[in-house]
Amino acid sequence: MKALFIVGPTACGKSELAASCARAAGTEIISCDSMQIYRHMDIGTAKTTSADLGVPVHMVDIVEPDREYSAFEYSVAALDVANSLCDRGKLPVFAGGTGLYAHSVIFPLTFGAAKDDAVRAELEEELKVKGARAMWEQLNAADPDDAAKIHPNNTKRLIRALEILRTTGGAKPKGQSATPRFAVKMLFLDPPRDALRKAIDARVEKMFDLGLEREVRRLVDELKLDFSMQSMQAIGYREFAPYFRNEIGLSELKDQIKTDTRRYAKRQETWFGRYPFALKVDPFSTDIASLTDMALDDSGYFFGDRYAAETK
RNA sequence: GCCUCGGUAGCUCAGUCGGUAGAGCAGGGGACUGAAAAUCCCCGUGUCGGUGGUUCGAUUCCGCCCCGAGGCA
Repeated sequence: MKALFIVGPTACGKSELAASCARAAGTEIISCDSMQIYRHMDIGTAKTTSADLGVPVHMVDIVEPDREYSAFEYSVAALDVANSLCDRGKLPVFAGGTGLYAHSVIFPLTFGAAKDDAVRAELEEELKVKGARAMWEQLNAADPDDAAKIHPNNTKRLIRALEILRTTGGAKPKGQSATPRFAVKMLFLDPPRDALRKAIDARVEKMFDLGLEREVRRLVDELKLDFSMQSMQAIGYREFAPYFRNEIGLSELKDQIKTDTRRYAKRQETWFGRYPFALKVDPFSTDIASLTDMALDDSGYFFGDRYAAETK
């Protein structure tokens, strides 16, 4: 089995390229995006659906925005889709910017115990009382290897690690993730910083023109979503909280969204830059037909053993 | 015209009882295994508005000038 990945920062043209590839190869797209999975969040997530692209797009609009979703759930469902495509003799084309989601599909991760809200709440309470340092010491006593990888200030990770510890009674499983589960070809769309910045600014302006404010208002007023929810932490949504409270104006709101998007794009670049098999291309100076040819070309696939050898 | 308060990092500002200065934000780099558009880590030399003076030494004190905000005429 083999699969194609089209990754990169927001606003770099992943969807368009994926659609072009899917059309040319007669296949379907599997989205790798942690926010486009939510229904009713279309404008702010720059969602592209089957109808927009003219090819089937999977893993989009799959849950209601009041639900929490996880990378684990994603990897199971996305892999399922990929397998069924392969069974029909089609090349799975993954496209998206959520690094962990793509990673969880490529590598067989061992996520550890399922989330436990009760334990998590308990740990959060404990964190408030005892402080991060004490919580870290707790982890360090039980699993020094894991503790060494988590900064004491990173309370989110800290709580997850302790959550696994408490629910399973044992240390976090040491996952092996060096070998991809199938042959993978990854096109990393990596535009120059200043060009990407312009594209991001333009995209945000366009979102407002399309009615982003109306969309967010509806999520809050009609769907009763709270800004503390996972879905509402999305860039382009969470920034509305101070705006609705009249603490900032429209231009400040837009600037904040642009800034947050830029910082996110940087993190995405860092994430995808880790893969030695990623093929970097500048999507802004290459036409889509050439990019499509490049993507669909049979070369550039990395197999497990080869990847393992190169990362040594 | 006079008086007062400001002028310090890209932005907002702190500070130096005279020994050439530091926070937040922005920006740059990095990490990432059931929250990942989340979360976290590392990176701070800038004619301290200009110019004279006092001083061993001025961004800091004094004079003048320029710019901004307010007040009085």
